[in-house]
Amino acid sequence: MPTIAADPAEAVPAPPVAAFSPLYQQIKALITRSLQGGEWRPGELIPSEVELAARFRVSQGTVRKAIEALADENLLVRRQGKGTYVASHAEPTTRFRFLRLTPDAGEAGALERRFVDCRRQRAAADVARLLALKTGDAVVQLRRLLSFGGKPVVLDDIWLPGQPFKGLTAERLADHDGPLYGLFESAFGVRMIRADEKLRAAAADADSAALLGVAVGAPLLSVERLAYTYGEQPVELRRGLYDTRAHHYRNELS
Amino acid sequence: MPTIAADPAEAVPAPPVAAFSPLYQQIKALITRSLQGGEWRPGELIPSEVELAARFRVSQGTVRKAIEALADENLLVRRQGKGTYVASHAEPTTRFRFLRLTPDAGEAGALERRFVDCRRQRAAADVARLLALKTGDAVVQLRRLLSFGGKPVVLDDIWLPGQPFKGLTAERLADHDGPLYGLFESAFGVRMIRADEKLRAAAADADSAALLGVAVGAPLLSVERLAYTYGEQPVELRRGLYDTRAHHYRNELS
DNA sequence: GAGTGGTCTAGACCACTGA
DNA sequence: CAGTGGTCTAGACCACTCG
Repeated sequence: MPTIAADPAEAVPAPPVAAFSPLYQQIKALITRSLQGGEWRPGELIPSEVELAARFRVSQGTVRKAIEALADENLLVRRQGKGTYVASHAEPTTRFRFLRLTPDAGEAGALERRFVDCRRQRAAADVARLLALKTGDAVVQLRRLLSFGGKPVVLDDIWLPGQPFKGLTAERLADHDGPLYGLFESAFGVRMIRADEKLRAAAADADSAALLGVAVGAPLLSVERLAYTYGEQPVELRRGLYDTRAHHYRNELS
Repeated sequence: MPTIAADPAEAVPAPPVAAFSPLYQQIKALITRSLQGGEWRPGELIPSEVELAARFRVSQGTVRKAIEALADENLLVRRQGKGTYVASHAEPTTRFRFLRLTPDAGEAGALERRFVDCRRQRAAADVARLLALKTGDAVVQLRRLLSFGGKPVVLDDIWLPGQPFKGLTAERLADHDGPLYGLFESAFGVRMIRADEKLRAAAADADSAALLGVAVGAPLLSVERLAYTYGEQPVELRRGLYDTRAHHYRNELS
């Protein structure tokens, strides 16, 4: 049993059993909190290294290491001579970070997004579990067709938690141009940080076959994505069917 | 027109148009060369930071930055208190770095590798192009079946350039235990650094269906992998068919 | 030219490993 | 305990951007 010191001033400090955390990781956590709290918004410039060093009372090198870690995780973007920016899904450079489908040959034709459906409903058990909700909680479901150069290639079913995406409607989607994640961050303050995907081969059912213009039973690439925002919180479930006759899913192993 | 100095000693030094290369990147290149040349072999300990700093006449911090970059690329592994090791595909921790197939539920059953075929032949045009060879050059072709818990799940066709893999035979493969890339690095001095994969959905043909125990026409995940060694040199082409009825290909987007 | 991030150094101290 | 990598600091200088 631990001894209790009579005088609080003499209390034995808690031994650092496994509680060692480097300064730069603490700074990293503080910066992340400011990002999450909206102190600096996507696309904006954050304070310079020297300013942050003064603010946190640490050396510039420590701030630098924290920022470098966040840049590695694609939360920040550093630009020499200019400053450090909050990453945004609206930027042209980051736009295809999450879309891994590429034409087998040549340039990608113009990308077109068509929303087939948008409805609010109650979460089924599997959807709720993945989104860390309770069965029956409100969710928004979207169905979307992605076309390259006029040809439909991807059919996505998307589920979003009802709460942060309260005002999401078909009009809102139709008005918006550009990547969905850009809309999510600008209109709903939800920033997608990372995602896990599970890929399988599947046979097209009648519905998917009609929308994608393939034969019933044709092989399709099935992609289930769970996307996370800050703090490993899941905020989007996506089930996609890809027509891979003229496109492929590219991946780099390292 | 540039002026030519009469005295060579007075020659104007070439302006650093775009030729700036940080010291730590030069050190990184030197370390890479030693790795490539076999000065330190996979699994071995490389010299300490202070030793390398003395050897290259730079500060420890510069060496550290070079090593950190190489560790990020999975060429080196740092272990506090012990030292820095050359990464190896034989290590249990790195063994599944390139195999992204995971069972949908539960633990992966025992992995079993069975080689169906191993032959030397002349490269077809497409294989030659991908491996940076000439059509008709010698290649080794392997056909391999991967089973989890006794059930066949992956059928791989593998092409290797004839040159570095001269002594590769069916016996050699049968004798070896563990990942193929472990054999490649220990027996042939070829270390796989990274790989590009292209994923598609395909229908099983008679051959594949029989080997994988699925129906003809069943959807399979098709994975074409091109693996590279040092200097972005392609050294393996792999065409795999995955049965994804009880397994999936996992990927993380970030 | 002023301000930004990028590189390089030198030195101190900390955490971890193994003899 | 000595040796390793890991953290933190302070300061100098370089490369890039923009007004």
